[in-house]
Amino acid sequence: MIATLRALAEPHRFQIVELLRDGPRPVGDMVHRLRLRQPQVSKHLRVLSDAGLVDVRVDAQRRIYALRPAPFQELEVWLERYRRLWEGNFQRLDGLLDELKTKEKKRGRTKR
Amino acid sequence: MIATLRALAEPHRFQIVELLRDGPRPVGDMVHRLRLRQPQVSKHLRVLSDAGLVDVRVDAQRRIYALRPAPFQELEVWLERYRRLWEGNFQRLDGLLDELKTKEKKRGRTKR
DNA sequence: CCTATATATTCCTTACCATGAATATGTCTT
DNA sequence: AAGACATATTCATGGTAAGGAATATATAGG
Repeated sequence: MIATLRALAEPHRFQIVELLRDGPRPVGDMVHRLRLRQPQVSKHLRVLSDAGLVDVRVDAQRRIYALRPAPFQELEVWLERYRRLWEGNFQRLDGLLDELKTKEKKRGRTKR
Repeated sequence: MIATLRALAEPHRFQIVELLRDGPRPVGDMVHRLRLRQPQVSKHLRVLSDAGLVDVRVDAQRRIYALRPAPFQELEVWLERYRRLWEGNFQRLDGLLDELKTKEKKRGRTKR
């Protein structure tokens, strides 16, 4: 999860991922679509690959990169646990409970 | 989006966010739950706040931090566009099309 | 008002990482 | 086999950001 986030958090890598969302592409294609230098693109792809975000398929001299679904699925699963933040006022309620308990403890400690 | 990802990509901040998922908490609470030093927690909270991930509510000497739903919603919306990666073989098909078109162009250029 | 408590900020140092330039590797074409 | 093309890797460098220690700020409570 952290690895996925780290990889995505870099603007150029994010752009690369966005490009790949529309389908697999060879490196050169990304190079001139993104106006980056080839070595940097290769290096970013390396990072993305190490993070498991992309897959390579060799096609003669070219390498065709494609997104791997898994990390995105994991991200979505993780995010689901945060849905209740905006579905219902769960958090607010929990916060009140938390606050009350703290005050309780304090009252106990200081023998008020 | 990038700002959100950057903020989440740091392990300690990620932990803080995970903690806050269960509801708002004062700084001190996180300090000893995460076994971090208070200044570092405050600094991470500053980053999270600047990124719009958290909100503060002042309660006497304490600051109660809570997650803001918006960035998480945005993340989810962004992620939705990647669903087709694992729903159906869209990507594979697109990739083939892309590859074919490139070969076509090449054949055209070299007059073979 | 004075002290304790809770949190924020500053300053310094260190480690990491993105970039650029140069070069290496590998594959196609003739 | 040689040159052209596509991609990867290495090395050096600058910037950024996380951590530690010390200190500042603000509030409660006697």
